[in-house]
Amino acid sequence: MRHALIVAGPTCSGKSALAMDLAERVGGTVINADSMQVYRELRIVTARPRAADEARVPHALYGVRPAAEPGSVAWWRHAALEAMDACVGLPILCGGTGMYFQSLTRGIAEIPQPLPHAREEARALLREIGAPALHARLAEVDPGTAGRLGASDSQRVARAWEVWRSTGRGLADWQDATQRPAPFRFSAIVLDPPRVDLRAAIATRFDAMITEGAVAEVRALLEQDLDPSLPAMRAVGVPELGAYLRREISLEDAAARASLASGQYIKRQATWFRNQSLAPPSRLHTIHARIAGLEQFSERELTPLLNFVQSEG
RNA sequence: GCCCGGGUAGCUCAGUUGGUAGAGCAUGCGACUGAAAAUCGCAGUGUCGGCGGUUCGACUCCGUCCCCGGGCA
Repeated sequence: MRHALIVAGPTCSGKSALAMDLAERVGGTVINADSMQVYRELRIVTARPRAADEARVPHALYGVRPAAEPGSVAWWRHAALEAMDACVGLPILCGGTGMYFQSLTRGIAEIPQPLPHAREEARALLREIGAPALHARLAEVDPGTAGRLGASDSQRVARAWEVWRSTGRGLADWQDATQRPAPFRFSAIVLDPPRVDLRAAIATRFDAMITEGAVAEVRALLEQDLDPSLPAMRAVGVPELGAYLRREISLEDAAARASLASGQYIKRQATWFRNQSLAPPSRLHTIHARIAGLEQFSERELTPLLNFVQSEG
């Protein structure tokens, strides 16, 4: 079985730099495991690797989807497996989306695509009657799934409804079917830096994004006049800079709000990676610091790290 | 200097005829199976500006001082 490396961590922890340096050092391809860096229109605001980075080391799955066409875990898993099979050298999955990694390491239920009208119905019902009422309706037809969901958990309730309406079978039922992990042996490096450090770095980086042209990037996206509920439209920075462009708030306020939103997001990421294991304990390496690149490691630290990456446990 | 208004949780504020306080946001912890940078659950916090007084009992009433707004001089 082939070996694959996961480099996971919260936003701004330095995982991209680490993954790139490792790929260069041991010979590998960096494969995106971030739900927002897949969108073509969002490069600056998602801190996606730039052209020079992609020229230095092979990258995959970055900026491959238009904002108008939302991705999903299932789509990503499929694309990631293809990239892992095709790539030269060690596949290095780098990102911050816990559920994406999980779809590889534990598998995912094989559920048919929801019918478009079922999805629309679910989301319309959410708007019209609200999550608790929709949850109550779900409980009548699919008590198994309803029992697992909080009545206020709007997104999951809507998902359960669309699956029920599309397939006539409950989501819980589908999920209970056997699921297969991806046919790889995974090792994982998890970055878990102190939260205060991350928050400071996030604020600094947002200012840098502005300097680099984030406002123009968001303006171009908004000019497409897309549905604001699309994932790309909700990436941190887009609603905030959108409000700035509409002259509702100042640029400083936009920066403050975006940094706050990122600060809340890194907490959820850290919770995921701390509690949902990506690899067996012997194949898991946690670093409690932000990473700028391999050059920051001393020889004493680097050797075991490279051994860890190159051994297949 | 005088007249108003205000000082209560990290922030914005609520606090009912006096019975030692509470919402939202923030924060912390957690969940997470096809929108996941999403969605949701749980939790804590206070010398109620200081000092004195009245009272069995004061965030609440009285006096005084301090600080912040606004107005008049």
